[in-house]
Amino acid sequence: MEYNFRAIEQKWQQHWKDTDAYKVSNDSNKPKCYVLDMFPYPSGAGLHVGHPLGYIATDIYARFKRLKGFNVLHPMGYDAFGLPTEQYAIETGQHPAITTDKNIESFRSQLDNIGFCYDWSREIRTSDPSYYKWTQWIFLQLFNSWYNRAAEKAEPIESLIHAFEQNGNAGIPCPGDRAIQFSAADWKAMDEVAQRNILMEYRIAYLAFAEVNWCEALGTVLANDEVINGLSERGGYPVVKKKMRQWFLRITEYADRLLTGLETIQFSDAMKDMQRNWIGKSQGAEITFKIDQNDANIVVYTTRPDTVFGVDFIVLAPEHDLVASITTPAQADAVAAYIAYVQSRSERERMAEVKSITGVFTGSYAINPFNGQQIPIWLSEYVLAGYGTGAIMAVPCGDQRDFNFAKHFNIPITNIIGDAFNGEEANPTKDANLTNSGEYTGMPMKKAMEAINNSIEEKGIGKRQVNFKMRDAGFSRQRYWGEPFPIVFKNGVAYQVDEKELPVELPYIQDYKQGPEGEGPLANVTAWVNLAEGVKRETNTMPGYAGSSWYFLRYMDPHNDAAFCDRKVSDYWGQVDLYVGGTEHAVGHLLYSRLWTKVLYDLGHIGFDEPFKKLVNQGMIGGSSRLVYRVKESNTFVSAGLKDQYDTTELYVDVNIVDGVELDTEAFKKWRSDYATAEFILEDGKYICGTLTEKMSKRLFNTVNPDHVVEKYGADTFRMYEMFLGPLEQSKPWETKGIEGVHRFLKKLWRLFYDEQKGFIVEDKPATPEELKVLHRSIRKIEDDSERLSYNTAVSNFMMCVNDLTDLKCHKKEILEKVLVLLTPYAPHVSEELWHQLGNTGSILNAAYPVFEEKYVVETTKEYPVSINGKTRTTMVLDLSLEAAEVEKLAMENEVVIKWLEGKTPKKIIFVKGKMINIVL
RNA sequence: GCGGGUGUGGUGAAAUUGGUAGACACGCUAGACUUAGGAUCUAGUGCUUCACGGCAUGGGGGUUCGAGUCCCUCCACCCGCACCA
Repeated sequence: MEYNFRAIEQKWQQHWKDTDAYKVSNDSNKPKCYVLDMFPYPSGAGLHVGHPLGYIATDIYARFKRLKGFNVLHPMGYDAFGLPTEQYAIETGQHPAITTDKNIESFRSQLDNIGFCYDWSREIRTSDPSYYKWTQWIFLQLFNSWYNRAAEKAEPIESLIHAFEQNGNAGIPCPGDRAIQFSAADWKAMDEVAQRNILMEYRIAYLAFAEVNWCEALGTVLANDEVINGLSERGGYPVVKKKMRQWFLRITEYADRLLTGLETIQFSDAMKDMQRNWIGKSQGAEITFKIDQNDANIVVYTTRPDTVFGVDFIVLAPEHDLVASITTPAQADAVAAYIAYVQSRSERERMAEVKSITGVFTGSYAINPFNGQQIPIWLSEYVLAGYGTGAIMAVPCGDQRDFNFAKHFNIPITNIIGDAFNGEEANPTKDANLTNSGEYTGMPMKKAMEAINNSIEEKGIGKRQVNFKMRDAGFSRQRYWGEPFPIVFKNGVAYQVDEKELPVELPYIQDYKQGPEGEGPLANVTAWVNLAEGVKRETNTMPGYAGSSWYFLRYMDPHNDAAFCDRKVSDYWGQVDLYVGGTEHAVGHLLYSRLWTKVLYDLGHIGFDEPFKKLVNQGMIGGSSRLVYRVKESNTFVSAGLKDQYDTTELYVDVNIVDGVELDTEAFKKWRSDYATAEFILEDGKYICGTLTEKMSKRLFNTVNPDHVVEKYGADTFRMYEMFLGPLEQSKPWETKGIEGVHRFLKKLWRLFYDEQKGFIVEDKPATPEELKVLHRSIRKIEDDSERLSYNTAVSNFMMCVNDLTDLKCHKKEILEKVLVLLTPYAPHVSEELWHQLGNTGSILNAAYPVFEEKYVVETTKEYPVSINGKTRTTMVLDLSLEAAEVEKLAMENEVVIKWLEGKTPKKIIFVKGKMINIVL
């Protein structure tokens, strides 16, 4: 009997489906393990071989943990809302719901081909009303809560109202606007609208005005990366900034907890750094500078208050509020011209050109509160209005950017760090002793930092201040294909929709045009929008990350109508133990889902405040392109080895009609009509293609569909080969040719059970010590590798194991049965088949993982490498019990050693028991 | 510029604690079986040398009896962030 993988795989996939083999219960005495993939966006393009890499890795882990006695949750679903589907609808008129269903269906069939152990009864789709009902519900939780800084947690908005009624907002600074201050009496005197406006400044989900990129010609709002140099990427139409009222999530209140939370979870250093970088916490101080002959003050933010005596000028962002009032008549024209220049530049340009130095003097001077010196006030685009206070104190001797600016505009530089400043470039040191710094002269900078901070606060001219780069997250999209907000506006004031009315269903539309004034398409559905006189629905929809911020919770309890997830169920499953996905979600999805988890935790809806205990980022699978060389102005193609003899043009050829590097010339002729009459100049009778490793992309004809690979080699081979390619986290190119090694391995495994002539050859005889040693070595290695996700080395070890058993002619049931259990996470179909061939009636999915026993692998001898001066010259097989003295004696008697000694006496002999021998001359 | 990562045969890679570098595969070479081979099996395969040997883990230096592994320094490539005060 041959290894007929097609029949085997079909048979067992059907069987597992019929028997609900992958159904997971929430009610179990076993320890739990939650293994999760980042769910896919079901695009129309389908999967290529790069996509399933992470899915295979988690599938192996899930199956492995199941064998090890865990109740394993391993679900899959779809991130089904999103822009491309809507774009497709605009172009084709096909409703996004229909496209989405179609795409999901084809995704599903591709996934099923590979034999994953997902519990599909838990499938979720973020676009399904029964799912987004709860996305809306959680949004209302965010809307109805505020961040209590004293308690460092979110609380229901009622606790804030209660506090306002007692003490106004004393001690509860307003995160939306620090200037807002009121007493209990003030609060009680406000009408409902005023009160709700105040509350809005505290809510975690809140409304504010923000700019969007509005493109009149396309009639749509564009994402930042769809705008290039102020023009739309598609069509090159002008794009203008338009202020619109939009929803935000107050993620900045959680900045500190998002930072400290990183220390409790296992993400890669790179990933943690990306998040830290994004959050961008900095410690510093705000310092108020008085302006000469002007009543206004400038508040600057600095991380280096210790350098305050080195301030040679102040720079305001060109958009700063004070610009108009401090510009002197003499400088008015120059300032106006500069501001016009800055406005003409797109954000992208302002960010791109780091080298050119621009700026303008306002004519006014500020007064350094520490030494009374007059300091010129400049404007420059390198200071951003949105960060800190939009004003900086420039210290040229310590900051390179300030230094360059001072040099460029001939501003004298004060040296406050003595020898540490060489006049050629700034020195941002924190370890110098201060000079030219009044009473602080001679003080180490770190000490001065404290002293000056204290002085700032004593003098009442400022305070210590922590700043974050991170901004609050925009949560509105002017689009159709997303979750509607459960919000209505009564006379312009936002109110929540009653929970009982959830979900607020997305109305069916057939025209996807943007609404008036940059609003989303929903604004056109007037019957849906206008509920009553003066009562309108919110017409924005939520962004893509809304549904994905909490989906891992819904899998636990996917059919619950009464709650997003029953607390008892989330207490059982808890955090995701292993989360695998691409690195591209580093600061989007992974930060937002951490935020949502923290809010739900604070409000008592779940019992943990980090969603993912361990995250692994799988590497990208690159494409390996194939090239053919056409002789110029002909239809003749020359093989790669001979191309230098001709004048040729390089052309991409579909990798699917190339075997390794050898082109199937007949398939090539059929590939495209232009090539039907192609002729070939061959080498050794073959047409050899050139190769190039690059991104996998349809355009480069180097995509490989997993369906085709599975068809040709089977799912088990495909799964193992993807893992065999290299470490999970590393990027590597796909090379279809290499798969044959893995396929041969499975055939070789099969031959341990079946002989071509003799048929089934498994014996019931007891295993020999050698056979047991091979088995137990494999158990040790493969169990360890599987736990560490080192699947490439595990696959190698399966190969070694089968090679060794073949050499030993081992066909013992006792051994082979255990090998199958080890193998089943990797190659589930063939393992199940052979498991039944051995006479087992139950599924191998429920087998017990073999237990490693040290006694079978104990060695009594070791082939020691013998080195002379560190270079290995020979080996000696010695009993492991031998001690240094005996080993040295034996070594000195060794022929090769004697030869290398050349009669000399060794200075020293190093013997590490069980490792090596080194003789030093 | 800052942060993170990676550099090992023709190719994908291995080496878990500083101890025989290149396991396991692909490819290639030769051979066996065969009507046939894109099946299977056997042997070989880092570079160099007739050989003894010498040289090899991006380059250079160091620590050590011994370094792919530790330290210093430089280079290349990849990823992320970027006038962030």
